[in-house]
Amino acid sequence: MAKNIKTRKDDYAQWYLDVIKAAQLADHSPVKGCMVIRPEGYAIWEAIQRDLDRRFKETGHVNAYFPLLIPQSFLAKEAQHVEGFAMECALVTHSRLQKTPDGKGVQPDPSSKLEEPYVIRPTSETIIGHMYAEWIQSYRDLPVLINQWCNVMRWEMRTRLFLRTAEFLWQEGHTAHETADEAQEETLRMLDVYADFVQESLAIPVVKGAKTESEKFPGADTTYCIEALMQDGKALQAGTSHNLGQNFAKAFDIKYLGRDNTQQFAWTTSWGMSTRLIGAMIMAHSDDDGLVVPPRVAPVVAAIIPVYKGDAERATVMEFINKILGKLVGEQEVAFAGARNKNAEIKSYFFDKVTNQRIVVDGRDTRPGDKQYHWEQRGVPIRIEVGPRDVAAGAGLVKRRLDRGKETVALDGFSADWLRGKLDELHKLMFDKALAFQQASTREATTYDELKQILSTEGGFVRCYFEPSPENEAKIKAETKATVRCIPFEQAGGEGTDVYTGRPTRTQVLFAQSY
RNA sequence: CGGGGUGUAGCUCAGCUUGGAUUAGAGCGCUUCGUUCGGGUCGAAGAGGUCGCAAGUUCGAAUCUUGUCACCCCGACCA
Repeated sequence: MAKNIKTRKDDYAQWYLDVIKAAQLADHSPVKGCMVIRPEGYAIWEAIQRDLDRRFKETGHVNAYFPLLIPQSFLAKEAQHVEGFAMECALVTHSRLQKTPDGKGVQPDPSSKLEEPYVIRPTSETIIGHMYAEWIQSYRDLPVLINQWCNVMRWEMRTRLFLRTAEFLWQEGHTAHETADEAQEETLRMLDVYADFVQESLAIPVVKGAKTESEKFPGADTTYCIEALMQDGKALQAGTSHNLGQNFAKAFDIKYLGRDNTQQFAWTTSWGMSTRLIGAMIMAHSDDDGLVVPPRVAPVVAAIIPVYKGDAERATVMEFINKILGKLVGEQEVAFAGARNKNAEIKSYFFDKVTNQRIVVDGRDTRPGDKQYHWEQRGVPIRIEVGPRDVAAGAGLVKRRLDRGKETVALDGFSADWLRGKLDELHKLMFDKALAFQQASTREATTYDELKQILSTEGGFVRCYFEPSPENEAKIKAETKATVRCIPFEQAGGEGTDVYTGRPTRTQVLFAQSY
C-alpha cells in the first residue's frame, strides 16, 4: 500500500492531489491559482497535443497564433460573451515598472498607463473574429479552418490542479463558413474528433450531447459537449464545440460577397480542449496505488527493474536486460542509448521516436521494492522485473500496472510488436473498465424525489425526462448541486413525464454533479 | 465578499493552555560511508529554522497582547 497517497474512499480530493504529487505531474506555484506543469505531466500534454493535432490536420485544419493580449473593447462587442467572461478577466494596464520611493520595491510607472487596457485572453473568439473580418472578403475565402495551441487565463475563485486553474493550456479551433449547414457540420465533426480522441487515446468513455441554454458558451447559438464520469461519481466536461451562428460575425463584421453578389455574414464555430484532460485522465483511471496512465499517451511505456546482489549478479542481470532491450527497441538503439545514458542512473531508450515513448531501465542503487513503487506511482503501464532467477530461466517477469497481473515472458517472446500488443490490450481493458463503471453509474429517474435520492446517495449520471429551462435548472441546482450535463444525442424517443414539472416532454437529459 | 481554520526545517507536525533547562524538537525526505537487495533493509555521521511579518508587555517571548499579511476549508462563480 502506498504510504504517501490517501485512499479514494477516505478523501477523494486529497487522493487526487496525492496522485499528482507522487507522480510529479504538477506543483502549486507562487502565483495564486496557477500550476507548474512538471516534465512528467508536460510529457503527457505533449502526447495529447501530438495526437489531437494529427486529428485536426486530418480534418483539414491548420495552426496559427494570435496575441495573448486583447483590447478591452473587443470583449464588449458580443453582448453575451462579455457577460460570460467579464468576471474572470485579468487586465494589463501598464507597460512599465519603476522603483518605489523607498527604493526597495517596484510599482507601475504611472506615466506608462495604457490608453486602453488589454485583457489577457480568456478565449480568442474576439481577436480572431477581428482578423477574420480582414481576411474574409469573398465566398472563395471560405471556409477558414484555423486552430491555435496556446495558454488562456480565467481568474477563477477556486482552483484545482489541472481541473480548474487560472491559467491553462489548450487548443482553440476557430472556423468560418459560407453556410449555416457547413458550420453545423463542422461543429459536430469536431465533437466527433474530440470524442474519438478521448476514447481512443485516453481510454475514457464519453457521452455526446448538447448543452442547455443556461450551460452553453457565452455567445454561441448551440454548444455541444462530451461529458465523462469520474470515479467519485461526478461528471467532467472534457471538451466543447460551439456553433456560433452569425453572432460573432455580426459583432466583428465578418462579411463576404456571396455567390449571388450580395454581402453575407459568415457562420463561425469554435471548439476547445484543455489541460483539464489530464485531470480527467487521472480521475478516470488512477487507483489507490497512484497514477495509471493510458498506454497511448504514456511517456514511459515500460520500466525494466533489475534485481541483484553484488557486482557479479549485477553484470549478468544487466547483460540479460540488454538482450531484452535489443528485442524491444533494436540493437542500434541499445548502442546509441548506451552513449546517451552514460551517466544516468535511470537509462532511457526510445521505443517509438515518433510518439517519443520510451522504455527505461532503473539502475539506481536502491531496493527493488523502492523501484516498484516508484514506477507504479508514475502509472507506467508495464514493468519488467529481471533477477538472477529470470536470467537462469531465460525470461523476464512482466507486471501490468492496471491490475497487477503477472506473467513470465521468455527472451524470444519480447519484441516491439509484442509490447505494442500488450499496450493495446491494456488500453482496451482500461476503456472497458471505465465504460462498465460509467454504465453502472448511469441511472434513470422518473420522479423528482427519485432524482434527488440518486444524486444524494449514489451520484453518477441520472437520465430522465426534463424540459430544460434556466429557471427550473437553477432551482434543481440549488437543491441538489446537480446540473444538466447535456441533452444526449442518444434519446430514448417517445414521450415521458418531466421529472420537475410533471408535464409531458420528449426531451431526455443527463443530470449530474460536476467539476 | 460572508462563515470557519492554520502559519515552527524541503514535507507532515509536536511544543504554546501555565513565558525560563529548548543551546528550538520529532518523523519522513536530502548528503556521505558502510550494509542490504525478488514489493518501501539497517546503522553511523551530516546539511537544513532569525518559530509568517511588525509593534508591544517582560529581566526573559515560538509561548502573552495588538496589528498586519499569507494560505487552506465551506458557500456564491466556472474550460
